[in-house]
Order: sequence, then C-alpha cells, then structure tokens
Amino acid sequence: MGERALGGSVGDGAYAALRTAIVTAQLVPGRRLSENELAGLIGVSRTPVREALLRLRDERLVEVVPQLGTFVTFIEEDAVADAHFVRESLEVNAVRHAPSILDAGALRPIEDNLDAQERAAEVGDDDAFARLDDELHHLLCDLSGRSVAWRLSERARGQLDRVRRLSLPDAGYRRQMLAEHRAVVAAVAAGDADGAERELRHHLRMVLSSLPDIRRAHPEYFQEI
Amino acid sequence: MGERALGGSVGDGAYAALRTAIVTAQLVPGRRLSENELAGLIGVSRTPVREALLRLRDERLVEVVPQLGTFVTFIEEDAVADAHFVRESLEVNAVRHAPSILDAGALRPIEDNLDAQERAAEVGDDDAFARLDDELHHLLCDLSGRSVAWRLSERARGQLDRVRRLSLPDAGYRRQMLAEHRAVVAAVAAGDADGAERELRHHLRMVLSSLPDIRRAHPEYFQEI
DNA sequence: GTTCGGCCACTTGTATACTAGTCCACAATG
DNA sequence: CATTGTGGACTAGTATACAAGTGGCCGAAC
Repeated sequence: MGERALGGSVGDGAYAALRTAIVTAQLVPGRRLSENELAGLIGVSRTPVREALLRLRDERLVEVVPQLGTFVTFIEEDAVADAHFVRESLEVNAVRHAPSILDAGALRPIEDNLDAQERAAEVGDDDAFARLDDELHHLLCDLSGRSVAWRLSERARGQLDRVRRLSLPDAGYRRQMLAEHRAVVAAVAAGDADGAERELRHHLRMVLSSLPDIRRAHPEYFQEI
Repeated sequence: MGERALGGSVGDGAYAALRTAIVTAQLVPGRRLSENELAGLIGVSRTPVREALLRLRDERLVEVVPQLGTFVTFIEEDAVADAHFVRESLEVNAVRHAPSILDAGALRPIEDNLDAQERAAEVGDDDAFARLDDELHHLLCDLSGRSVAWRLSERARGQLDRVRRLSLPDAGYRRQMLAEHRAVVAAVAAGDADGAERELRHHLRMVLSSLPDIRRAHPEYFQEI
C-alpha cells in the first residue's frame, strides 16, 4: 500500500492510498482500522493519516467512532443512492450548461475518447475501458466550464466505484455502456439538451441497477439488517 | 469568537466559529490567518484549528500556502459561480425527485414557512427572513428524500452567504424573494416538475445578479486583477 | 542613494506525547 | 455455575515539539 503520490503532501498520499485500498476492497467493509496501524503501514505518522480519514469520512467510506476505532463502512444502499444523486445532479446540469453550439475543438477529444472506448471494448481491456469511462464523464463535466462539477462528482464516485469494481463486467455490458455513451454525446453534439439529460440520466442509473446482483454475490460487504 | 458548539468536538466548534467569522466578514477577505493566532483566539491547540482550516479550504473560503500562511480568500466570481452551480444542480434535482403527489403532511411545514416569511417581510426582520429562507430550501431538498442534497448545498452556500450578507436588503427585495418562493412551492405542490425547475433556477440566480453591485460597494473584498 | 546578502522571525507540515474513554478478559465473589 | 467488578490494552481527541521553508528587515558594500 505504501507508495506515495509524487506531487502532493504526505497527507494527500495517505488519502490516495487508503481510498484506493477501500474502493478495491483490499480493505473490506467492516474492517477495523487503527490510525496507528495505518500510520505504520503507510510509513508516516498519525497526523496525515487522520487528515486522510477525515476526508474519507466525508465520503462515507469510513466511519470513525471516538475512543473506539475507525471502520470501513459497509456498502449502504442509502449512501450509494446519495452518491448517485449527487453525480446525476451535477453531470446532468453540466451537460445542460454546455454551450449549445460546440466547436470542433471541444468535440474532438470526446470523439477520440469514444473511439478509444470502442477499441478497449473490442480487446476486452476492462481497466482501460473504466479509465476512458471516467475520462468521458470528466470531459462532459468540463463542457459546462465549471470545474467543480467534475471535482464533486469524482468525490461522490467513491461509493459507486466500490460497486462498479465488484460487478463482473462482460463484453455485453461494455457494449451497452458504449452505446449509451454514444447516445449522450450525440445528443450533446446536436445541441439537444433535453435529449442529453434523458440519455445521461438513463446511463448513470445503470450502475445502480447492478446493486442487487452484487448484494447477492457479496452479502458480506453489505450491512446486515 | 470563542464560544464553542455544545454537541461536537473542539474541531467542529473551531470550524463553526471560523466559518461564521469569515462569512460575516469579521475576518475580511485577504486577511492573513495563522494557525497559532487562531488557536490562541479560540482557546484550543493547533490540531483542531488545522482540521477546521482543511474543511474551509474545501469550501474555498480560505487558501493555505505552505510555509507562508493561510488567507481568507477574496470573493472570486469563479468560486461564487461554482457554488451556485452546485446549489442549482442539487436543489433542482431535488424538487424534480419530489414525489409527484405530496401529502398534506409534507406540504404543511412548507406552507407554514411561507406564512412566517410573509410576517418577517412585513415586520422587516431581515435575520428571521434569511433563516426562514434557508429553512425553506432545506425543506425543498428534503422532499427528494436524499439528505445529501441539503448537506452539500449548505456547504456550497458559504460562498453565496458571504455575498448575501453584504447585499443590503430592502423591503422590495424581500417581497420579490417571497413571491419567487411562492411560485416554486406552487409548482411543486401542483406536481409540475418542469415549472418548479424553471422557477427555482430563476430564483437561485437572483443572488448572483447582485454580485456586480456588491463589487462596486466593496471593491476591497474582491481580488484586484 | 541603491543594491545585494545574510540573518531572523514566522509560517505550515509532520512527528510525537499526553488525555480520556471503550471494550474485553479474567478473577473474585455470591 | 453465574455475576460482577477491576485492571489492562487498546482507541481517537487533543496538545505540544520538531523540521523545512518563506519573506522581510537591516546593515554593509559599492
């Protein structure tokens, strides 16, 4: 877990390392974390670890109980729905605020991204596909000119990534994702704000639909009720 | 500045105290803050102060420059627009997700709030009006059932509150606000999602429109370019 | 008078020490 | 055997100490 991000502070590195570990379920839901233990693992002191845990608490990826411990949260339907709500709100509003006439310079990276997705889907490179997926949503957010859209959407995505990582993607899934991406982009390029909103809402809801399957496959990651 | 919130930790109290001081411009934009100085003022150590400053940095209310100092940010058009974007995204999506048929139980507190606003507007009680304004938006967010809507909207509001606090409200302004509130609620109550969205977007944009006036009245609060 | 250079006070970032509270195991007691 | 109390080993919250770096002041040299 130890490697640290180059640019930022130690605290940023600790945050990145912990977030990755949680999202990839290396640190499984319910797992008890101690600040001392994490500090030892990452090789820093408690201070930057605490800083990282405070940020992760904001994202509801950990829960810190005073005088008791810090725990990786279970996947809660409510938290996932919240994250989805934030993401949908921001990204839909972002494509709504996209300039109605897009010059070729703005559209070019998006088209390139879609082509790259096509190649990744053919080859079956799941990591590349996921990366391009993120990049596309980032590009769509940036159309609004409000960088905060992607920044907050990214943060909310922690909950959703945990789910996405667990769903076993097959070729059909990727093909469908790609088709939906193309539908959104087509509407945006045509200046059809209502259509873009509709397609994007539909697309974002896909990740939510896999939740019951994941719950069946990994009941131990969910809060027993 | 010193009083501390009862429920939470020392860090929470420091955050609340600092945020209030910044939003009310007791700590003016550009003001240099030192963690030691703040710790002395609030009467705690640097650790909880740092925790508070990290949160305020997230909200772009302070900027921390390593090895140099922490500064109250100037009012930046870009930051205000970002906050507005977040708020509009979340609240519009919230009223869109409100159940199409509202039972009287859900609508009652909203109607009560509007009546109270009417009274506050007549008396000219600006503080009460601002408080009821917040409460109404809170109630509207809660219609969606997603508590995160209000939580994030509230956070983004730091930037907007700084502006709102500086605008000198007159009776006409409050009357207009109240009329807009009523228009939003009427559309929501009628189950007219499109209408509610339109009215809410219009209403939220009002606070942005006062920005040039405030800039003329308080140029020292804005970043000279 | 101007400019360059070094020192110093002060900043945040990080590490460590101390405080207060919770859980659990285990022993003593009914 | 069951129950209760008690001590110890943990926890996070807070305070303090140390490290690394910045800017400004002040004096000296030109």
